[in-house]
Amino acid sequence: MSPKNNVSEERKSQILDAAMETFSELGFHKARMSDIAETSGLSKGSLYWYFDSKDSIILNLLEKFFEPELKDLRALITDSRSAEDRLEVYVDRVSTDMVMMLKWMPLVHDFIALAFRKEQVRKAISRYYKMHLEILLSLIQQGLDAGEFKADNAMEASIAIGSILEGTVLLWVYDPSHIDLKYHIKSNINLLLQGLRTKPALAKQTVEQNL
Amino acid sequence: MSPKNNVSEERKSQILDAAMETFSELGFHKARMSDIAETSGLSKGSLYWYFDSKDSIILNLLEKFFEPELKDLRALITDSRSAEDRLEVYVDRVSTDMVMMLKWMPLVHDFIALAFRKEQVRKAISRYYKMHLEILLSLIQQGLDAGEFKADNAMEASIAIGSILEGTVLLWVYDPSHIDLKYHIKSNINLLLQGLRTKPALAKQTVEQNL
DNA sequence: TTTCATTGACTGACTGGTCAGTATACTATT
DNA sequence: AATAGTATACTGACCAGTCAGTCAATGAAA
Repeated sequence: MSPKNNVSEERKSQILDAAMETFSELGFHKARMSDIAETSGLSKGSLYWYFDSKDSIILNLLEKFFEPELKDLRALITDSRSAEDRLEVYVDRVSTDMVMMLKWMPLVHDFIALAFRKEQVRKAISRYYKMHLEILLSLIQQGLDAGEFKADNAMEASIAIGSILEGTVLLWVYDPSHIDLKYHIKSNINLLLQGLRTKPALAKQTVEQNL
Repeated sequence: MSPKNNVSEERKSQILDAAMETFSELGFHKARMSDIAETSGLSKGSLYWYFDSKDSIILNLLEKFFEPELKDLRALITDSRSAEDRLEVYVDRVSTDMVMMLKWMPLVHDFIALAFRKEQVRKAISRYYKMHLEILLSLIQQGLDAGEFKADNAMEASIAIGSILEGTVLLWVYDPSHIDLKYHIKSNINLLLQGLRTKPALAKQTVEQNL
């Protein structure tokens, strides 16, 4: 019923795809609008037909990156398997996703650097991280309730797993040739899970309640 | 013996300090040479008397950040206390350093983002990371030899600890109000150490040798 | 008066964004 | 079926602002 074959959505994603490629290669600053135009197969003017500004393209990309549904992952919360099995599935899926995203890591870290200076960017990343943490927390809590895990504090255990996932990627950035992302995430998490299966030792030095 | 009261070194660090401040606040691109000049109390021309270019200032800052001696930390390798005690000292010192560096995190992440596009930057960060990993590896290996730790593989345990240290900082970036860096590094590491004190469980699914 | 140190006005390359103009598809009128 | 009208889609030359880097002039020390 649309007046004409609506090409608008197609063009927008055509431009965003080109922007993703160009920004990832050159960074937000070095990448010129004309570079994006060339990569997209359109003209510079067309970019401005569909987007207000370079910033607007960056912000649209931000959403594309940090606003996925996570529906599949969230389904794990009500899955009937043991918490440990589900945690394993979670970690597997997330690390698989990360491996697929490796190509875009330069772009991801441009966003992280931007997060310090643009509240909007920090918010988007933060929201994404919190969704993950929420899922993790559910799984851990269920494991605690079922007696599978023995941590003192589900939130802290979730943060530990989140830290490992994020940190392993950073180590890969520092030294890609020595870190195999999927392998090391698995081994890192296994080491942590060993701790979670054990009774918590008394901390040598109690640390005051936080948060 | 220098021609005149040598003000050169003082000026250089004066400029680098101003650059650190300015870059951290505005980012490498938005920060103009005139901003750095103003912050340093010198003129733009003076910046060029002591440094060739903006890039040169950035590269000099890179060294300042990622080429500290680590002598104190390295001394832990030959310290006489138990490996676990020394590991605790290591983690304490590193997390204290990180807390002091919190102010410069925007700059650090600008460098990380740059690392993808400037080999020189990646090398510097990578070198720094490897020095840390080397110290960690020694401590863990000594702990394994002494029977304090029970991991399968010292390198993997070191990587796990490195991941936690880096990852916790990232979670702080994402959500500063919910992460207390020192506290959560401690709790994350404690969780991992619990695992290291335990006999490694057989992995459900063996993962082929890597590295 | 020679050398070191400093200044800030100036230059020119660069690029985000604009806009006058063109093309294409569809509709309305004759 | 021919013509005019209209909205959408697209182009690239151009403009205006920005900023890294330069340099002629100047001060200060020896």
